[in-house]
Amino acid sequence: MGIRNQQKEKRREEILAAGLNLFIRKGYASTKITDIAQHVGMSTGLLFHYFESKEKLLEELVTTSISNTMNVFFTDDIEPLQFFENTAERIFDELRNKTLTSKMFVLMNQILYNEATPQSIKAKLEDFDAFTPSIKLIQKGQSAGTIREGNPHALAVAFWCAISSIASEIALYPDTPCPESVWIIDILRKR
Amino acid sequence: MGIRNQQKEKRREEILAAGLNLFIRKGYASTKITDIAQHVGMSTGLLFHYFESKEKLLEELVTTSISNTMNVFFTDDIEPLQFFENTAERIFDELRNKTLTSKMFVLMNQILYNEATPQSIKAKLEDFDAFTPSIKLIQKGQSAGTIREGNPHALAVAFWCAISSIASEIALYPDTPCPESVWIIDILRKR
DNA sequence: TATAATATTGAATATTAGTTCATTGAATAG
DNA sequence: CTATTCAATGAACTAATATTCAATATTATA
Repeated sequence: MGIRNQQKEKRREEILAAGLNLFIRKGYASTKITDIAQHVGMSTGLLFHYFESKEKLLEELVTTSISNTMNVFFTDDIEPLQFFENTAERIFDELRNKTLTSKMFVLMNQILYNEATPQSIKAKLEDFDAFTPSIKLIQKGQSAGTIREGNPHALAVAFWCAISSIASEIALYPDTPCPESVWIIDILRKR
Repeated sequence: MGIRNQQKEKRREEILAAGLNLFIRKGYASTKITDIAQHVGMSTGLLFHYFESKEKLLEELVTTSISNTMNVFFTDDIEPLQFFENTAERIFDELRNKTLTSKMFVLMNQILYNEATPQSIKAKLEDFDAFTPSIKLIQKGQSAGTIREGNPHALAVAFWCAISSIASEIALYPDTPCPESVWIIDILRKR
């Protein structure tokens, strides 16, 4: 790759970063392409030299960036409650270290919870559905006696809603003190 | 009040209801005034006979409707953990009964977490700040030994993020099974 | 019924913001 | 050194959408 392509790649990442920051703070619809260009320090027109549209920019954030940061691995060979402990701890670690992950949570939630975002983009997030596999794991943990009784779907909702909303809070207000993962795990843990 | 004023009031409420539903599903910015009018079954122009602007419509949702639904009472004369139990249970009750409350949670969060919403509107929500009084209560509960140790601010964040994100989930997907309030209380409860 | 007030419409207007493009300047390859 | 390609600009274009308004229909009241 020539020096020019490196430059181009770097510039693209700057745009992606600025876009992500504005999207999560103002929402996709309220973020002006002019805003993004200004934050990167380029003219509006130039932005279209790098991304063919505002929507494509969002799409790349979703496809590339989310796949890089949002890998929650579901495996069969681990005790269910232990899995949720590990997952929560790993996510909270990233929140404390202020990696991209927390910002990605905000973006994901914005997309998933907004009917206005094009179906094509939502579809890209299907791979990251945490509910379905969580429900099965919760049932397993209930049988094993480590996870409390109750509707497994509702338990999954409680757990993941808590996790993702805390992630959003930290992403948007980095000074907020980060809760401990063990507190959240107690939503699931059987006494 | 004459029959015409009653009609007018009723019409306004229809618009408010349609606006609320669309705002929480598509977000304020992506909701077109035409959409709202169409949902109510009136022409676009007529909507401006009832509300002088899209922003004023939002403002009224915030001022009038939220004050009617979002009353969390903080009092000194109750055991802290008990207060959180009561509050959570009351909120979850309303979620199960699908009152307006859950929708208001979504709207409040959208406003509070979105830099693009005008300061004038955000200011209207200051009265509903739950964090500040919660932190004090949590400290009290920690002294009394009913609430677990840890940063009180972080505990308040964990509790309220969980509550409000679950409320959002239920509001947007009414078929989602509602978690139990006792699960969420275990975020705070000392073992 | 007549008159005034209000409700309603839909087309016209204004504004905002996404996108295009002709042009200029800089870098690179031959 | 020169030609070609790419980076960059900002003004022009366009589409979308909030808002206005003149005209019309409906309703209330005297």
